[in-house]
Amino acid sequence: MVYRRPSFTGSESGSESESLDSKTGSPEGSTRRRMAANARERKRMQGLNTAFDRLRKVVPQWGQDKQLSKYETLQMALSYIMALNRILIDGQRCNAPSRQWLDMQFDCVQPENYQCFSTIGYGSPDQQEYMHSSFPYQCDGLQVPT
DNA sequence: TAGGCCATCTGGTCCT
DNA sequence: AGGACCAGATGGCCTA
Repeated sequence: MVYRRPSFTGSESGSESESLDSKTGSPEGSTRRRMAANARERKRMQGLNTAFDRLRKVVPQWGQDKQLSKYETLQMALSYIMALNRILIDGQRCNAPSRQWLDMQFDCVQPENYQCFSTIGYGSPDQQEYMHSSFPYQCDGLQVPT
């Protein structure tokens, strides 16, 4: 989604709150630096959004029709990581020798295996319940393994 | 139409 | 000093 705010184009922004340049005293210098800062900020946010897109690609999705919001992407990534971590820990605890067992566990958390939930309403109680039962991550309980 | 989500601008703060 | 990062404000788009 490439949205461009019509009232603020890149070349005209900054002129609204024009102030004098601290060094030269010219409004042009101030405006130029503000515009440069705006451009950098746009670029930075684009980089951030690119990172979000890459994260969405590797995280379980509810369906193809609607992508996760940024907040939901972060929450899902967090829960997904915890689920994978749990699989590894369980595998070690059970001293599982079988490669098959590990493969089976990973199959369960592959994104494509969540497509069956695409019919569930987005953000519905069902979806939320599923979220918590499958990825019962709680922010308060986060412990970073050392 | 209200609410959620988002892009953009902006000023402040921190860092190099 | 200039750039990176952040948070608040603003306003557009979309959906229920």
